Amino acid sequence: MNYWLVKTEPGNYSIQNLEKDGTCVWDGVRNYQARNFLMQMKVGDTALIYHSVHGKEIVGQSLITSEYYPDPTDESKKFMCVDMKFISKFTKPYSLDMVKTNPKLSELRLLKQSRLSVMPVSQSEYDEILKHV
DNA sequence: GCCAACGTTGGC
DNA sequence: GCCAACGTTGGC
Repeated sequence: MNYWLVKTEPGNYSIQNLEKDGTCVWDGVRNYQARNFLMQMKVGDTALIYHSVHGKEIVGQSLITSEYYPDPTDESKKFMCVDMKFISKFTKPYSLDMVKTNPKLSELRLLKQSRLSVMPVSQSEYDEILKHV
């Protein structure tokens, strides 16, 4: 069981969209490091959903429901996607500012690699975030 | 294989 | 809207 954080621009696809859809294909990743993390995802893992640009907060979580497979939106056939299912939308989103000021979250890759869109999160970090949402 | 040029992301 | 950071592309 592993924990992840995935980023999305809510103008493109938001937690509200995922809540309404129930499930989605997490496609569109076009970065090798992010792809490599996607390829490590297993069915049953959970992912925090982060709204970048407009929001800058962790807004909910999803359940990974498939292993990786070729991203149908990628004509080069180099990139992968996974399926995921809505779990919850947080009543109190966990903001980027809260991440920055919480010493327990100082190692989150979100802070160090601001452009990485799929990243692993440790269980203790995941639990720390869930305590406050 | 290096690296300059370029494009994109995302915080501010 | 700006721009720093960073990933990718392509000429050499």
